[in-house]
Amino acid sequence: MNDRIDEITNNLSRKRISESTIRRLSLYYRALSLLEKEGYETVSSKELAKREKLTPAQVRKDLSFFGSFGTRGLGYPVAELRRQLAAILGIDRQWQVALIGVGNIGSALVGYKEFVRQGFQIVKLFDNDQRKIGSNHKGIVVSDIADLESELKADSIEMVVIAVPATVAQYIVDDVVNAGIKAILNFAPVNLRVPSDVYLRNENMSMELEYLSFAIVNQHAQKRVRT
Amino acid sequence: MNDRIDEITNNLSRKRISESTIRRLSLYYRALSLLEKEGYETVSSKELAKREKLTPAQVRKDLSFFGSFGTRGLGYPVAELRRQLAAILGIDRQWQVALIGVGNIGSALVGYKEFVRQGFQIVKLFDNDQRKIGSNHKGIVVSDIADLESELKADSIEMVVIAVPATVAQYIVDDVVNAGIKAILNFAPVNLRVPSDVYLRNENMSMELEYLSFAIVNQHAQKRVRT
DNA sequence: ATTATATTGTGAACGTTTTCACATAAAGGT
DNA sequence: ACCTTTATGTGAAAACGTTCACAATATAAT
Repeated sequence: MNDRIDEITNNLSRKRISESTIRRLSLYYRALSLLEKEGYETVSSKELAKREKLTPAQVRKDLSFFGSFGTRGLGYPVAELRRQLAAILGIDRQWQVALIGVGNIGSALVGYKEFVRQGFQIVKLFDNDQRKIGSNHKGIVVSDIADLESELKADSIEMVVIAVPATVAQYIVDDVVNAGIKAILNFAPVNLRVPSDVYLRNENMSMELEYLSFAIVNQHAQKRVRT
Repeated sequence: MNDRIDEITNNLSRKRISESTIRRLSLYYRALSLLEKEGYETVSSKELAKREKLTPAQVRKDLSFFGSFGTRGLGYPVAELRRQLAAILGIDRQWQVALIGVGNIGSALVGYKEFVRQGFQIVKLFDNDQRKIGSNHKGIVVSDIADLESELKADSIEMVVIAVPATVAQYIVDDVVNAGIKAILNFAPVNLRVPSDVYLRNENMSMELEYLSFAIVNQHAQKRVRT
C-alpha cells in the first residue's frame, strides 16, 4: 500500500527536480482540477500538454520523476493524478499564512480567492501604521508589527507573505526569520538576504511588464515563449 | 555615433536571447538604479553579481549579448549602463497601459508604484460591473467593458493587464486581441489562447506559494534556488 | 617606463533540460 | 485469438544555459 509513497520518496531523494518541473506541476494540477470538473476520467499527456502549451514528452518526463501514474494506451486517471500532485506539491492540506504590510498589494492578497482554493489561508495581518492596526480586513484584525515574533509563534504560522515597501523589507524579513519562519514570499522589489535554510521566493510584477516591453521593442530577437 | 546601436541591433538579430537573460536584465537595471542613487560611478560584474545573487561570469555573459559596456580593469559605468539597459528593455519611455477588471487585484495594481517607476502608466480602467463603471480610482474613471475596443484604440493603448475572473478571461482576451493589442499581462489563473503575434505573460501568484509548499514538504529534493 | 593588480569579453567545457524515438503494454474491434 | 490503435515510460540525443579560464587591456603604484 505504501509502494507509491516509497517510490516517490526514492525518486525524490535520488533525482534532482528542477524548478521548471515544479512550476509545471502547478500547471498540471490546475489543468487536472478543471478536467475533473469537466467530467473527464482520464487524460493523455497529449491533451494535458495542449492545455498548458507544452509538449507531451515534457509532461510524461515531468510526471515520471515522481512515479508511473498512467496506463499505456489509456492515459492518466484525472482525479487520482490530481490527488497525487496535490500530495507532491504539499497542497493536500491547509497552510496558515501571515501577511505583512496591509497596503495596496497586501489588501488585495487578503481577498485573493486563488490562494484559498489552493489551501493557503491568510489568517494573520501585520502593519506598522497605527491607523491600520486594529482595523478589520475580511474578518482579520490587523496586528502591530511590533508583536510579529510572538504572534507568529503563537499561531504556528508556517509561511509569510511580505508586501511592505522595499526600503523596510530587509528588516521585516530579519524579524520573520528570527520568528523561525522557513518560507517567505516577497513582493517588495528588492533582493533579500535570508539564511540558507529559509526558502524565499520573489514576486516581481513589473518584471513581467518589462519582459513584454522588451518583446515589443525587440520583435525579432527572442523566441516565442510559453510564459 | 551609432556604432553602439548597430552593435546592439546586430547582436540581437544574430543571437538568441534567453528568457532568463531578459529577466536578469531587469534585475541588473534595478540594481544599477540603486547603485546610481548610492553614488557609485562604476561597478564590477563581481559586485553586481553579489547584489543579485548571481555569478560574475553570468553578469558579463548576459551583458555581452548586447554589447561591450565595460572597461577592463575598471568595471561598468553605472549611469551609462543603466541607460543602456533601459533602452534594451524598452523602458526608456512611457507605456500606456489599460487594466481590465477593477476587483481585488485590479484595484491594487492601479496604485502600484513600481509600475510607474519603470515607466508603465495605467491610464485606463475597465469593468463590467455597473456599480464600478463611472467610479473613480486614483483619478481614473472606470469605463464599461462593452466599449473596450473603441476606447483602447482611441487612447492608443499598447499593453493590457487582465485581472478578471478566470472564467471570463478568454472572452476578454479575445476582445483585447481584436482591438489590436500585442502585449498582455494576465493575472487570471487560466491558460489563454492568443495569436502568435501577441505577447502574453502570466502572473500566477499562488504558483509561488505552491513552490514554497513543495520546498517545505520535500526538504531534501530540490536545489536551493535563486527565485 | 615597468610592474602589479583589477576586471572585462568570450570561446570552450560543462551541466542541465528538453525533445526524440521506440520498446512496452493496454484496449477495442474483427 | 489476433491485429490495430493509442499512449506511457524512458534511455539517448540534441539543444540550451551556465561556468570556467584566460587573453586582452585598463589603471595605479613605484
